[in-house]
Amino acid sequence: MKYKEISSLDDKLNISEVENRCKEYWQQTGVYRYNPDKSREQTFIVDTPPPTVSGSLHIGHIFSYTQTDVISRYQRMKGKTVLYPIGWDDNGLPTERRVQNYYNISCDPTLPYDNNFKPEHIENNKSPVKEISRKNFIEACEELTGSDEGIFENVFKNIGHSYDWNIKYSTISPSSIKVSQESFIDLYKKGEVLQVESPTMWDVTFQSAVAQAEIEDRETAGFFHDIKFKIEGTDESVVIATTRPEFLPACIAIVAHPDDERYQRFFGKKVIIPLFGSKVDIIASEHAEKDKGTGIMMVCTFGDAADVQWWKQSGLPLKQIIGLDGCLLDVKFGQEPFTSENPSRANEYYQQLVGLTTKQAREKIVSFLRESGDLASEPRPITHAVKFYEKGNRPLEFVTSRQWFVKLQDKKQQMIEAGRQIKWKPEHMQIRYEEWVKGLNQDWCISRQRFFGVPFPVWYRLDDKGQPIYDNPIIADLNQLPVDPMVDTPKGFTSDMRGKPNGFIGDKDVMDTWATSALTPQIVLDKVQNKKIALPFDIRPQAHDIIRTWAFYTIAKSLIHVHTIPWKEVLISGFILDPDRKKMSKSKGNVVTPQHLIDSYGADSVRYWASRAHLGVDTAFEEQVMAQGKKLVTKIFNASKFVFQIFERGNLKNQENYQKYITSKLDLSWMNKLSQMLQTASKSLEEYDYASALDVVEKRFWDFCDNYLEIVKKRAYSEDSDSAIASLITTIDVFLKAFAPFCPFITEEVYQVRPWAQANGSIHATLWPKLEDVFSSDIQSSDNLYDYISFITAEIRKAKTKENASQRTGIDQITLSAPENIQSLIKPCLIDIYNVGSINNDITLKISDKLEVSDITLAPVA
RNA sequence: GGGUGUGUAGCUCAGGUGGUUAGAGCGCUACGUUGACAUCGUAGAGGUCACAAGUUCGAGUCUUGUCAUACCCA
Repeated sequence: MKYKEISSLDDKLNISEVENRCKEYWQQTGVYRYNPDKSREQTFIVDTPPPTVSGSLHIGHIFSYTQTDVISRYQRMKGKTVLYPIGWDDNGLPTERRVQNYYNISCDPTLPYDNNFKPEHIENNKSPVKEISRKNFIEACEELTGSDEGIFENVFKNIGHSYDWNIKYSTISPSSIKVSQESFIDLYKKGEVLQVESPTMWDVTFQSAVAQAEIEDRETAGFFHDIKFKIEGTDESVVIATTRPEFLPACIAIVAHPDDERYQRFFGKKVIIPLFGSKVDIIASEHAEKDKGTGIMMVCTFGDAADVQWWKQSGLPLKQIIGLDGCLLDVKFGQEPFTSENPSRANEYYQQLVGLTTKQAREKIVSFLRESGDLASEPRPITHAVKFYEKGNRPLEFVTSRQWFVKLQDKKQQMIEAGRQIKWKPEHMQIRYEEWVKGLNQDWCISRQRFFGVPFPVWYRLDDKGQPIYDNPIIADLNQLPVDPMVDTPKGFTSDMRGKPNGFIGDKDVMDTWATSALTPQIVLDKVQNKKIALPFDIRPQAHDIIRTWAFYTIAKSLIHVHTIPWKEVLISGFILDPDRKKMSKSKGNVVTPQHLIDSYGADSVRYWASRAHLGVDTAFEEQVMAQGKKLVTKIFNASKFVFQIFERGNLKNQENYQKYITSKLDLSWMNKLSQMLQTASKSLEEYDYASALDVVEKRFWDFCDNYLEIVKKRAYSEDSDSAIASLITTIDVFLKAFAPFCPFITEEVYQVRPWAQANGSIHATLWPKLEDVFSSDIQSSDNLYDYISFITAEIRKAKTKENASQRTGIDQITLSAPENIQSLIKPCLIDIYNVGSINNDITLKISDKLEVSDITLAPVA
């Protein structure tokens, strides 16, 4: 495909036209397509974390994903084929919430499918929420995520990311569901996943289990309530301070530290619970904290995580009073386990609590206690850490329910060792990972009580009364996948047996988002179907906030499935912070979106901004840097155009191997600078230190424009121009390639229309420049001649600036002092000094210890 | 309370293995308009490198402590 109709640079740089040409050209020619025929050694594999499409695409995404793109482009220019897929993370609660709000709908799984239902965006949510069937709801989710994906895809194309769009995936597509279900079945067969009825962190709003990784502590205002508990058979009582008095009916024991002298005489006795009259043991335990509250505490099922621990160790009964909706269940005192000395009084109190939220029940119980005189003092306000689901706004409760768990607690050591096998950049991120693994105290709950997600490939038999038999689930066959147990029928059954006695039901839950997105390597392998490649991949780029989720779960799954680490290296990018150095988030409203920045500065400039950041370092958002990038891009264009003009006037047209014409000592010395630059930049890029690479290339480029180009300009227009011209076009070729990973658009534009070489395909399919590209094989230079000439140039400029004279002003007199060896180096290049300084008369040369410029007399201004 | 970072010019950031007057861009000041570039160029001003001890002939760089700040966890 032809890149451009007229093969030359435009008079003025028009960035958006350049971008459109490039996008079209890259798409048509398939430059970024993965080549499955290459060996594993010749393949570079990136495990990109798929962005969540229901979230907002902000400048932070562009920041970190662009850094990955720079690395990938460099690897491609090193001759590798790059397996660089992109995907979208669709499933999970955030999507459901967005869909519910966007269409003002809600899922009622009992409703039948409505053929005629079409989801429509509702601007105001004042109209009543429309209830729709599970299938209609899932279709609505698919529709909205589909259009969200399109928006994301466009932005990524606009910024010039070199994904192979042929292997894009979404975590909720049939093929991803298949991979996730295969993963589940593998875990099941290996005994690594089990279904347990167990206390689980539960979000009462979304009515779903949540995993440890999704929980966050929030400082919340609350009260300490001092409650008197009477010791059975005495007149004494103890005072217990609690933040959750509503759990009084669910109290199963009280505990104090064995060394606590205040309570030692009570161990072995029982207390009577106020209002409800239950008798529970007073237990001594090392785990009680003497300094907390009154040093004696009540254990309830379940007020918090500590209660769960107590309960598991103690073998005491379960008194479940919180329902799935977070409201108090209807339980009766006077029967196990809700024993009472005075059941009718207990029930009189409790019946007033049934159906209340925990917060309402708390207030009510406090007023009961106040009336009954069991409140030792008025509640004391405190702030304390309360657990929330990260996307929820009501405190989590521990509710006993049936969930699937992946066993992780027994793999801590293995996971720590895996973390040590992986190279983390920056290194200290490995410690963060390790600390997280060490602190892990739950298995991974992967069940979610949602609709839009990967279904468990599981059915349950029903007994002759129609009750499910959970102990012996029916697991789908691998060749049935993907499967939806709510629609599909297990082998050996017919569809009419669904829900009937002796028939079956499907598992109605879906998997946790991470259960799927921790499988991106497997999803990619499934997509490309290439036996040459396997885990580990080369790199996993991501931000540090998801070390404990994305990185952690992916490592876990990789270990369980294939007993290896998923990637050789993890590259942790920093965050973009707002100008107040706060993390950007939708809820804070400080999110900066990328498209208008691409529009006003150009994609290359936004990429320049992203590429300047070092791995792992959080950076405040600074738009100025994009303006700086735009200056660089414009300069690349202008300098190239100038060299084009010089070339067109010179004698080197229709020649080849330009390097052999580079004979001037100064030009050779400049080539030496270029080759040093290439060595440094390559070394940095090999280490994924793109920022340092860009820095060295950019500095040398400005040096080229400000100094070298100025010094050789006149010679390039003279009779004896060959060396200068050859040097200039070699320089442009090197810079174009060195900038190509960072600024793919402008470099492509210039590369395609260079008058000294016919482009054969995209610059991004060419090889990174080698030393031979700078020096013809038999010529080398390692002197510092260029530095000396630059120094002299700067001294001459300073002298003119001091006189407030134009740089064009002529010089009548000038003395150059230098040691003999330097002088002999400089002598052949005096012509360049005469040129750059506009020197009219002979330079006076002197021998001295040090290179110096002195006795400058400017020509009188005409 | 635990873990991990960060604190360098007005702002945003660079500163391997400790070594002469600490760097860049933006901003600021003055001047210029030189064969591409005003989306330009040249020159300049600006820093007791958070603070305090210590190691050393020598510390922005190493050690310890203090303070501030960010993220993660409890």
